[in-house]
Amino acid sequence: MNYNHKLIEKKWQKKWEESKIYRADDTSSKPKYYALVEFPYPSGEGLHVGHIRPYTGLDVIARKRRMQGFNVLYPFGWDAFGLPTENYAIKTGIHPKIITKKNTDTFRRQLKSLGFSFDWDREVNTTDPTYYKWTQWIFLQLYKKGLAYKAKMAINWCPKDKIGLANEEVIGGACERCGTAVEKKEKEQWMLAITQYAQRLYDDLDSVDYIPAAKTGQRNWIGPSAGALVKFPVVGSEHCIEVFTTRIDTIFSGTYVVLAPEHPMIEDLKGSITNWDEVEQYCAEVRNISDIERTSFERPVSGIALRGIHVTNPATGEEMPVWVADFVLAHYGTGAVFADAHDARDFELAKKYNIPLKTSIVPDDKDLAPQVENLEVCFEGEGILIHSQRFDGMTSSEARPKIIEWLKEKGSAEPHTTYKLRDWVFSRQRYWGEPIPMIHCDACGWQPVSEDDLPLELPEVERYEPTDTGESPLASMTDWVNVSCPVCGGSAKRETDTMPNWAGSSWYFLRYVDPHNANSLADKEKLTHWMPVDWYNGGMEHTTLHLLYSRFWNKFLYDIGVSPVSEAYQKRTSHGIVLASGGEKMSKSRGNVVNPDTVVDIVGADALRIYEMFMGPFDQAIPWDERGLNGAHRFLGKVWDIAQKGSVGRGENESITRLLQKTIKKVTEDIESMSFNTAISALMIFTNECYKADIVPQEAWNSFLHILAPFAPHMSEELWHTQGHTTSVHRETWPQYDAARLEEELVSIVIQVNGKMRGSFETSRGSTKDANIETAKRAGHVSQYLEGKTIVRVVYVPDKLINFVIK
RNA sequence: GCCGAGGUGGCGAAACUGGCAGACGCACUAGCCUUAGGAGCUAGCGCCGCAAGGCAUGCGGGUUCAAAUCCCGCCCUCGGCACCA
Repeated sequence: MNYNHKLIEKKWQKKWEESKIYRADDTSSKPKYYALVEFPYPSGEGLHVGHIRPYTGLDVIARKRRMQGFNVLYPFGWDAFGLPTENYAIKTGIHPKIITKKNTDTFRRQLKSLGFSFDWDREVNTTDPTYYKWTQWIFLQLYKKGLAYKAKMAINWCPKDKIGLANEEVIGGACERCGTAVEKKEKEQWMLAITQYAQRLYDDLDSVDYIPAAKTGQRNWIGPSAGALVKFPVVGSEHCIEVFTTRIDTIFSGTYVVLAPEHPMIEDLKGSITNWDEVEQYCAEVRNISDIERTSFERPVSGIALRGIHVTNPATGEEMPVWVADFVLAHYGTGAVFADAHDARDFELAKKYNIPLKTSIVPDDKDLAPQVENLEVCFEGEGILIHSQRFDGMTSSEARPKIIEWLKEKGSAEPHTTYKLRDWVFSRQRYWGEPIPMIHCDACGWQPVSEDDLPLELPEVERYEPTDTGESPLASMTDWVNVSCPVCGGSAKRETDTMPNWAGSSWYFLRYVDPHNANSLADKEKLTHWMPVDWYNGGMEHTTLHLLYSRFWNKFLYDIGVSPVSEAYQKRTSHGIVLASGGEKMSKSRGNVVNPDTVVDIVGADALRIYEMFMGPFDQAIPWDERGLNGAHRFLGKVWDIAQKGSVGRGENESITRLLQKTIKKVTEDIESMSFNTAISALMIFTNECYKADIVPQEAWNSFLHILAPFAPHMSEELWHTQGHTTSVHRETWPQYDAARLEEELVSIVIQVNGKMRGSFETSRGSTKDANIETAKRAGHVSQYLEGKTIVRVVYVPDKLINFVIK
């Protein structure tokens, strides 16, 4: 093989770039196709071989679509705000802008050396003020529609470093930097009311084509549960404790109410609580435990009574005590539950503290029912109602709507759906993010920055650390912070928190459509032309947050007439990550990251692309194997050698032509299901046959170069031109296969005896059953197995299999 | 803990609606060849066995003429869990 990948790959990359053959055309009359990969965070380590897998996968699809006659948009950009750059800036004092520029330059150079068919004219960068102008603009629209609001939320706080920490920076409950135990600190934060879109985000999943894991991921994350809100009046007070329940059928056994330690009612009732000191201490202790720990079943339940407080059960009219317990979460439902013998934790808590219990549901199981009634076991399932007045004898599901209706008439309950999904905490006390364009005036409250003043640019600061008070470094920029109120003109202050990294990535797919537009986020006509994204591929780790956030923003933009579609992504797939050779994660700290530059240098971009696609199923995590690259390299070498041998174009070859049909079919279909590994396997089989053959028909070879082109764009382009062509192979039409030529005339029939394979024979397709059974009985060793036995039954599958069942 | 994905040779894997387990590739072995190269060619390659044959798809049951594939129970690995991106 004398294929000089260095020379040839560079040559074509230059030609493709000059002729802009991968440019997406906004005005084309061809059908459009929008293929999207998740834009990367340009980390300081540069591109690694794991990035390349998804980009190559969708590059193959984008290239195939172009050959199938589509006008393809396959863009790229940078999600460049974020913690690592900021932390690096804190350490070195170098401005994040400079670090980002350096990192994106490296990434871009590396990506270009791999021959991806991105339209580089549409590159976007979330940290570019001309980009984040629109991120801020979207925030203002959300604010105007009442979907952005301030609320007190707990942040992780390191009391020694005096800074707020991301969850990632908290290792085992301690600060990553200094090891000090992390505390929770209440802070006013901007929130986005994604829960208002919960039902639509849930329902509209029916209209899109996502891999099942992504759909269930989203559904579970949104987590709707239908139930009722029930009011429990506090005895001797105006207050009512509102409880959310999905099990209203158990209301008659409710014997106490449990509040989350954060529940505001506790403070409201302070005056009537006789054991306040104990209560306060318990609540304080719980606040520093994570939700996961609090709700863990392995953890013993704990709680404390609010002495002096009673509420009335609206169904029974009985008075009930009120407790506080850590397993009740403030942000789920109403932060309060009514407790009974039909919930394991309620049951456990009651047993532990001798709170009275009652049953109202018995299982349809004669042995179990008495144990449940005697409170020996906790029964959480559905069953038959008892001790429930007029609802006795009904099943749980029958009773639920009837009880809600009955309580509703009394003004004590109403149907309600609640969600696991919580509103989105949108503030970060950090420098390297989009400034939140809001101004606070003591007289007028929060006021939005005028849209004419966008972008509100990040000012230069000297230090990038958050301040001692936990505010972002912007807080020390008094010139920037102190402004006049846009309403009254009085003195006011800017919001100094910035947006989370998720902001910029929640709408970038819209900006690619019209990346240089200075007057709007993107031109409506262009958006209508390109949206929705036809195929979006990304990591499974983004299934819940990024995917949901961006769907939410798009839906909101749809509602205000900006986005033309209510669902951003028509199809969503996922890739598996590339692991290091040992099977562990690739990471800088482990020192096992493979840099694609070395690989491209030694075997070339095409071989790397082929290997990445061949290494295993696209959606599965695969360990990197240096030696596997040799196989890809060798395969391409063989392709090259065939072209040099002189066998191409020397005449006809029926078996090669027939194999080509099979190969085209396999590759065409496998690309669609992202079975790139088996597509390449088919290309290898075809190559091996051509290598052995004395004659490879010209037409077959041309078609082969076409279906190889998406995987190995450089070599196929070079070989295409060696055949005398002057236009790009990537502008050729994707070959069709001839279905009539696929079916082989001869079929191999498998002979089984009692289900075990004992032989086989060849016969013509569609041959008759009786003759085949006779042939099978005599074939090879089969007769031995049948000798002296009785054939009880013969299973016959035409053109495939004969199974003799013997005794 | 909850949710999701997965478990097949020495390794990565393949196997369409249940129908020849291991395609394709890596590694390895033997031989050949050579402008000694991250070369190439030919053959072999699940395990046990000289063979006949037997055993094999995480483990234990089941359904079926036939199970990697369907059903029940269990074990293990990986990903996510809301301020990493």
